[in-house]
Amino acid sequence: MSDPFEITDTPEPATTTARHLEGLNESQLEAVENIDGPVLVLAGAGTGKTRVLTTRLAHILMERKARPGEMLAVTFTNKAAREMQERVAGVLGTSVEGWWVGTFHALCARMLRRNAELVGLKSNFTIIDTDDQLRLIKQILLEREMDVKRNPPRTFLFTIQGWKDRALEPDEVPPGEVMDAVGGDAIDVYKDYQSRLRAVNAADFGDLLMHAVKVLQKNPDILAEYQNRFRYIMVDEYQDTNAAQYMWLKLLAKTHANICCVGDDDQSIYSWRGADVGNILSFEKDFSNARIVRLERNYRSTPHILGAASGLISFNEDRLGKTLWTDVNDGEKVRVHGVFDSGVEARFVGDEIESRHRKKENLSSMAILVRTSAQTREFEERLITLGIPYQVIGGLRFYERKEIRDAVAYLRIISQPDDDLAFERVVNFPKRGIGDAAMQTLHIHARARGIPLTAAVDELISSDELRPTPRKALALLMSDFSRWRASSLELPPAELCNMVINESGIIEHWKRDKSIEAPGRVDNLKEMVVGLEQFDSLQNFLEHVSLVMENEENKSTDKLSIMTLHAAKGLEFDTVFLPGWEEGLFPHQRSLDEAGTEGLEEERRLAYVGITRAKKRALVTYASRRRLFGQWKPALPSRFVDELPNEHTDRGLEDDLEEPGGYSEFSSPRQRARSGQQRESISYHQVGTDAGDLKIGQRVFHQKFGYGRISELEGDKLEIDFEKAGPKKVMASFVELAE
DNA sequence: ACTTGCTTGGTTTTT
DNA sequence: CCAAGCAAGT
Repeated sequence: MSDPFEITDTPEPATTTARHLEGLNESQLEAVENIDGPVLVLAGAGTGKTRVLTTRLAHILMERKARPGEMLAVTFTNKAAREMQERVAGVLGTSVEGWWVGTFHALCARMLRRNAELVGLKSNFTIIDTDDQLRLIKQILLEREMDVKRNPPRTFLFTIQGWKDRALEPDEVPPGEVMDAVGGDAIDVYKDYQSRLRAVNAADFGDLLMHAVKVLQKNPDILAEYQNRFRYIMVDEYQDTNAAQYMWLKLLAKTHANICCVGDDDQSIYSWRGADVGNILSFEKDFSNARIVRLERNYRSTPHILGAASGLISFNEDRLGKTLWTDVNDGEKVRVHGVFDSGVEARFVGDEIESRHRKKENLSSMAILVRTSAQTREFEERLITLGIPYQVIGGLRFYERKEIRDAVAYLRIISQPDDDLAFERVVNFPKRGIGDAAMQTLHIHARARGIPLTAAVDELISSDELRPTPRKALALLMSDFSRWRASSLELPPAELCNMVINESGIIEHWKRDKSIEAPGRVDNLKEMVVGLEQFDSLQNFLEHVSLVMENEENKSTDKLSIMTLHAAKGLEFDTVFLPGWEEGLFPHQRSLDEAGTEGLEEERRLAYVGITRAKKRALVTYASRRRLFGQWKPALPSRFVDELPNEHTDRGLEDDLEEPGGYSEFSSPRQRARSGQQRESISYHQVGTDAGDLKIGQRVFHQKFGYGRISELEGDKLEIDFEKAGPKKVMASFVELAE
């Protein structure tokens, strides 16, 4: 990573004057050209927000108002950051390496590494994730002999996170809040938590922001340096910023006040995570005579989609108000369709997708957007049966997988021996006979001496406080670590990692494991080694893993996407399916219970985000009963269904929702006409299977997974290689013979 | 030290 | 209904 204070030369201006401004509409131009003074851009969905931001950045450079190192462009997600980097690089034809373009967290981390000692950390501090956070808090609760049952670590984490989102250190928490939080215990846990983090030289995500703010607040010289440096500041997805991020921005923008924030209050859907839409309103107060620019011309959707979305969102009281328009004509109305239950819904949507696909519409241009991730399952099962390739976006990310986290933990200790959390994770993985008893001894010693666990091991290894088995195992492990640490200075990170996963026994462990997912885990580890090749230092890789790493989906094959509405923000599809529009599910009951009208309005914004993802068509469905925790519950259509304006919706004929039993998918003539394929599967599952007929190689049919052959047979448990769904373990009673 | 059966509770999720 | 996390068994 190049030195952040190194200022790259300004690229030459484009030969044609203002070529980068071509094709911008009037409001976009206003947002791009007014670079001096505070600007708030209210950018509706699909109005070219990213284009404005990147063009503005390019414009500042071309006008020679600032050099690259004097600009700060902040986004919320890595995806947005990457997009901005790529597009700026594209417009200017230069690399943006080393520029201050990135996520809040990445940029704060970058600042913090330069001044870590000011907040009690070393510059090579580890960035920990939620998993580590929870384990740390749990340890603290146990140490304090608190009831982990009554008040789970999550509760404390949530409270602490809330304070960090507002950049409140333990001694800054307002007295009024101290007692409220878990009976006054939270503040003590917070104190312990912060000192434990410092002891293991680690920061959590909230710390990156909070510490960065504190460094600026408490060190006028550093603050002045940054304030002078950043002549122009740009912020994306401004509606999602939390208090700490806003403080950081305000501090940095103080001197030049050339700050441009782009956001859409109607798309604020992360308040439950500390985001504060109020920051949009505060902007005008904190930056006097701020220019407000509205981007309302939509380039994405048809008038009916915009009309439906606008009508819906107009039910929100608390908004700044924008009216999206387009000069595109016609298009399809938003379809609204009621079905009997979630199973029928899945079939209905599945059939729709299949028929669109048959008409040559790419699967990748369609998406199913659900409110809760639990809803994805029924659709997955249906798509597997239909043989439609799909991907669920936002499941486990690569680095969240167990095997990857284990390997990364090894690398963390190599890079930073004080990292107790990583040490605990790997000390007995793979199994080497170090159990609770040994760890207890280590903890006691480490705490008494105020040293990290690895240091405690060093001290105890020659004493007789440890039993022989763990003592030998620890000695071996420690010698491994010092050997790897020595290698880390010479070998490239990829080779080091390869060495570690082999010599530690991780690879062997998974090779020996007979479970279905084990081979995949070995593959993932190998993939990780390959991925490591692009890093020149272990440090850089670890930073990447904690801050930037995302799942790279193979885009090569044409796949349908299933994801939550939250995950869909910022994306667009020709066809969008919006299932589960029922009271209680969407709007979600919990939002209503916990946040009342505000909760409802946020849910409505979520619905707005959902509809505005569609370029050409949207299909809303609701079911009259849905399974909740295993039980069928009756459901009413969501109020959002009623709020969609009639002139933009096509409500079709409602199916006979009252019909009992599982056959209602054939209840309407429309459906009956197109159902050909399912009639078969209905007759199939009426047939019982005689266990005597089951043998290896037998071809069978399964309701969820389709056809496959039995590869293993154990009592009434079968392992079946499904043609579409791959190998799965299923009960014999769920399959029918097929031939 | 590791494996088995039971209780419990179960939005949204990025960094 | 189903997965995860914990207490008691070998």
